[in-house]
Amino acid sequence: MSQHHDHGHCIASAMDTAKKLCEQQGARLTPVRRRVLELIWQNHKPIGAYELLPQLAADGFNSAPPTVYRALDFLLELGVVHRISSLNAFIGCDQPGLSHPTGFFICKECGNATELPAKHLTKLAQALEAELGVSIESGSHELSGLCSSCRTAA
Amino acid sequence: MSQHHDHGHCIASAMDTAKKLCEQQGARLTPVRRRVLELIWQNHKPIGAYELLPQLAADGFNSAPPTVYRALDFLLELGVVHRISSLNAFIGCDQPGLSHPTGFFICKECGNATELPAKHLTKLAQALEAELGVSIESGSHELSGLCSSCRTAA
DNA sequence: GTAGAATTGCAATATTATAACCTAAGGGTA
DNA sequence: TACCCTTAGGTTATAATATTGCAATTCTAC
Repeated sequence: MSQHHDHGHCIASAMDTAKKLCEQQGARLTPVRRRVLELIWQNHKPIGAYELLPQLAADGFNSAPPTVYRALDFLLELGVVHRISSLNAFIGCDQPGLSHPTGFFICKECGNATELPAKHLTKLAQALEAELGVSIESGSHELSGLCSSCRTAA
Repeated sequence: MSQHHDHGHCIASAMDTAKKLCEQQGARLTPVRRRVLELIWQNHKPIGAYELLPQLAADGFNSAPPTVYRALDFLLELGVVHRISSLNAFIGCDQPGLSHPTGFFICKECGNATELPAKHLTKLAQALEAELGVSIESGSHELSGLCSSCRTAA
């Protein structure tokens, strides 16, 4: 994503997708779940569970670890959020609802994360399955370096 | 790696490489660092830092978290160990000394981890750099599924 | 042998995540 | 409406993973 985009659109789109997925699956997008998803989408940087707690508290929500972890688990399950395990952090998913291999590029300068195009990840998985004789069921790819903006700035 | 290989060779080879790298770099493979590396190589499964502590204690080493984390940091820096962040665990590196992108396939059945061939990872990185306009400096790829042995067993 | 750097010992604490148990809220059905 | 059942949330405690800070020791180069 670029530095200067209509981020309101990102949030609205994410909330809309989550709502639709919930309707399809008979799941409930409760206030605390909705708010956690909004907070995760406040920018394109991964955010830690414990960073969400005070923000939830400020909104009058209960703010104990299980509350935020339960909301995160729900959103992960729904596929609208991913976990970046190298950072112990969470980020909104660009293309939720599609079952696809996931990965992110995280700029070490600005901290923004970009979801990796699924087609490359799928291709890698196929090549590895052929070469190693394994069957891949899930995976996470976490890359870091400089994004194009930070590269030109440097 | 196969189920029945000469694992003594894996260990010996890993220790030998670590020793050589240390000599090259003027670093010291102290007893606790050596022992941690041996313990990591006791099999091909990722192992947690806190699992190493009692084993170090049994050998008469100091056994407090900083001891093992310092040894792990040293070995990570040296490139002979990798961290599997999705498991909060550590594993020995097959091809240490070469600076290359790293990734592992971990069998969800037997727990064994196989290092992914660098060439595929390099190719992916190049494709992503071209497509996203980023420069990738490091990355980790953590895949899971069934290894070939467990697939045929099932 | 001494100074400076690297390593280790040790105690405390930070950070991330989960368990267990109970209460409340939604949703269907007689 | 009254009832039942399932899901969600509140609360407390604790588990699991990792780091900080400082003192003591060991190593190495001079």
